[in-house]
Amino acid sequence: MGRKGFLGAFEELVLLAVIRAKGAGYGMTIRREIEERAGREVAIGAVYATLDRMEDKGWVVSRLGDPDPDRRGRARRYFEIRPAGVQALESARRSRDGLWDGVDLDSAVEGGL
Amino acid sequence: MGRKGFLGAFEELVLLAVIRAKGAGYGMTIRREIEERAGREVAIGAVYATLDRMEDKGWVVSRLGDPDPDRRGRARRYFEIRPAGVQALESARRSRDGLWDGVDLDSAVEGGL
DNA sequence: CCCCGATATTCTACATTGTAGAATACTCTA
DNA sequence: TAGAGTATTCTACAATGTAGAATATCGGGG
Repeated sequence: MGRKGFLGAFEELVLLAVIRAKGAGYGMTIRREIEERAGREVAIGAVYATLDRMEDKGWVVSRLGDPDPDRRGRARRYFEIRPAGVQALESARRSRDGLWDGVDLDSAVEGGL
Repeated sequence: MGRKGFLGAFEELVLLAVIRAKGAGYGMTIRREIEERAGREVAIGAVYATLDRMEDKGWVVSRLGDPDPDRRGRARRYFEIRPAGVQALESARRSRDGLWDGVDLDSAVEGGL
């Protein structure tokens, strides 16, 4: 999407899930949070791809967690929001709100109720 | 994006501009509405491409206006929202709201104020 | 009648974002 | 050292977003 770097719809969901987790979120939990709150299934690959791209843009940062002795499996990569990510969210929301303002979906289709 | 057909960020803006115009909106005015309300520049090609794709999906319909004697130039193509378009908007908003719920951007970056 | 300015849409090409699932990595336990 | 469990990375492709040039129409003036 060109050079402007606007926030995409799915990027917004991922970013919000990262914020909600307050720094304790990693791929799997971020996916779960989106599935529960947005009520839709999410491919894990989609989450990581989006996270990687947003890290490239400076919207989030990740740090590798140290291996937890009490837990099996590969180390987690935790994600945290950055100021630029917050700005992207604010900007996207503002733009959208300007168009939603005053819109009533119930009467949107040919003046229908 | 895939087979699920979720609403994209720009699609949402265009759809809202179509609703706002109440059937009297066409390419140029839809573009202007987005620019004014969202506060960002929009390429006219982006508007038509999005409109065409949404018509394919059944979210909007277009009709060709009859040539107005008082006006120069090519005939306008007017756009109107359809029920499926309203549903797409509702669904996108619901999913997003579920993740926005309770989020405070001011304290999003490492507990900062 | 033809050209020009004014309007508006269509076309073409490409960049970015979204999706999906298989492949791979790491850790602990037996 | 094989297996189960947990998590990330990789690969490929589809859909959306962007940009601007090209084209179509109509009315007025010469």
